[in-house]
Amino acid sequence: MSNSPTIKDVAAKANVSVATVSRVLNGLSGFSVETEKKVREAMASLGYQYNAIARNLKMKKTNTIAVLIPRVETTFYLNILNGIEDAANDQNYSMMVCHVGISGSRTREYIKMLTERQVDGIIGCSLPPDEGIDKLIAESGVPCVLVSTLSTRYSIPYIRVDDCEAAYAATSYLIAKGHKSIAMLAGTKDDVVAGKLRLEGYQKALADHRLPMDEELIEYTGFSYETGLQAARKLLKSQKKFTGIVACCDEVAVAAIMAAYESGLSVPEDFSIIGYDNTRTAEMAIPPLTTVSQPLYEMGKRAFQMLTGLLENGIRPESEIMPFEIVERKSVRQV
Amino acid sequence: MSNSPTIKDVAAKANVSVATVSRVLNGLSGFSVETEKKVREAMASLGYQYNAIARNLKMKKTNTIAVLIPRVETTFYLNILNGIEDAANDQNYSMMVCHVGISGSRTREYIKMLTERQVDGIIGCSLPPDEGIDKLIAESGVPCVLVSTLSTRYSIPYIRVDDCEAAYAATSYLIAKGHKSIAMLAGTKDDVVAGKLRLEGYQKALADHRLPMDEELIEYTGFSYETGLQAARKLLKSQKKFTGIVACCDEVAVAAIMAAYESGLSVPEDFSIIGYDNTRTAEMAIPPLTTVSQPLYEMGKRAFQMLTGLLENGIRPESEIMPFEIVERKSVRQV
DNA sequence: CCCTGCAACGTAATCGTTTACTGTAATTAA
DNA sequence: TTAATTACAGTAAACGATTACGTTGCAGGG
Repeated sequence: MSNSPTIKDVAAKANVSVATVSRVLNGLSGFSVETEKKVREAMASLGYQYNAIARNLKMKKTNTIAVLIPRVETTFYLNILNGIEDAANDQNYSMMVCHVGISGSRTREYIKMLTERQVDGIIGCSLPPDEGIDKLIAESGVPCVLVSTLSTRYSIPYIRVDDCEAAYAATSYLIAKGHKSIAMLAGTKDDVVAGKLRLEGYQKALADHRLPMDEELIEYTGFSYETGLQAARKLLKSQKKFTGIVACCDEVAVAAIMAAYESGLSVPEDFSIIGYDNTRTAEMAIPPLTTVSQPLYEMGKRAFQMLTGLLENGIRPESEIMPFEIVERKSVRQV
Repeated sequence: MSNSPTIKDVAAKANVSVATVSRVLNGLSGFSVETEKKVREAMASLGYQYNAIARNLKMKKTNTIAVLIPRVETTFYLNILNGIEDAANDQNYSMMVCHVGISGSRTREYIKMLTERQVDGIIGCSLPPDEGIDKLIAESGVPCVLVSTLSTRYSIPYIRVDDCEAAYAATSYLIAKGHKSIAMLAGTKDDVVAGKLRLEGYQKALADHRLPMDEELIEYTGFSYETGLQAARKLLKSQKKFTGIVACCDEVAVAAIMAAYESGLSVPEDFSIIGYDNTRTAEMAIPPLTTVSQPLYEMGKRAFQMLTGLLENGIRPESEIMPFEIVERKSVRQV
């Protein structure tokens, strides 16, 4: 099997130099129409395939970015990925998806691999807080922007919604619907944004509306369906009274609905619940889930733009706070 | 900002040749322990970073594969991706995820980009049948294996379950539960495997059990929740009587449950339903969905192994049929 | 008629690796 | 003692592009 032809072969066949071939290939100036025709014919007749690796080496640029996500099981990242990919495609970038694991365990080796492969930039999605992933990224020197999270120690630009405010709004929504005893399925204590901030918003809303706060109505669930289900079962088995639940994410909210189903309760008749994220999971739940909507697709798109702004124009991106909204469906009732 | 150091710099600092540096870098033989120490110290003190692009160029191998998926919105691909990624990681491959669109519209440009970027291989997941994507792949010459689909015109190796048999089993399961009038939410007519074969399985099961087949109980739904919902509503609004539904995938099954919910019906009291795929969607549905389970994670893993077997040892992979099983949950009742 | 300027190319260095050849000294076998 | 082998290491040519710089020829101005 013969090797695939290079610009050298094309040049030979067309009786021009490699420089000229390169020039027509890249749409530069410096050749006549006849020359272009010759070159294009030579390319066609040889079945020439462009080799981007050689270009990458010479140009020290790969037009590739990596997206780091902790989990692939959840639909949460899909919209973000979608947004990133659409934007990347527009600008001729490729996207590598790196599943770094919920504990960030694979991150170290991934970052190493990515720097070796000379990716131009990294987008980190809601990275787990524990392992100092931000440190690894910062030290690698690869340009990065964060989505739906932030770094407390390093000034990596981020894009996210104000989680505290959003959780405040979600809680206030329940209160406005007449709920006075509201539980929270909180994520994890150590997750700075999705855990801590959302919990704070919940607590602040209760305080501002002069509702009592009961520590036993707060259950730490993680952000997955499985862990959420455990916690929700526990909450329901405790004899605590409540009429509303604020969940840290849609999956956990659905887990709570499932726990209700298991014990013969139903939503919103027996209790109301509001989710967070507005993923497809929320839409497909029964009953359809009222939830806080994050503009995930837009956030992904914007993150990519911030990154390329940095890469190609050297603009140090400003972090951005995106708007959220509450989408009303069927999981909350007026009491 | 100084350029990052290369093996040349390392060689200079350690007073050896680049060949030697390369040798210690790759763990080959041909150097003494003292030399190795010198080299490693030089690398450390310079903060040397390996450049994989240069290697890729020289070796004509990128250790990168691309995974083509039609949609990113669904959870169906997540398990497959997970399997592929785990296997890839083990063997030091990177994975690029390419969202080619449900109509395969972006495939042409993607294939071009991928060949330019010299990916070593492609894994195609349940590619849409219409656009001759298999043709594009075959013509590109990039080694490929297919997951959960097949190519009728080109002999691209595939790995999938026997969709006809699985749909037959699903339908038979309903029949065994006493259902005599069974509808099907079929995918699309032109999808060779997930559409046509599953429909055939359904029809064959009815025939073998001497149940009448009613064309009006077959509704073509596509494979998404949204299109499934439309079709399910239509089926429920028609005055056709049935007690069971075979769905072409979990998302469509959940859509049917939603349609039931909308019209005040409930599952499995008013009708039973069995899904297909056993994605997380099935597990999280209310009621939890009885469904045909495909070993998606394993299939992804296996697909990668087949691909590398081809790439690294030149073994032309044999297509494989994977086993399925029916996982019983709560969406089917005995009549 | 000479000089300038520009369009249209070609030459060759370069990007950072790998590795086929060599070369040398030390070790081993005979 | 000598020839053969081995361990250790260096030289330089690839890999397939890009591009700075140089060259040529010709049009037009003076």
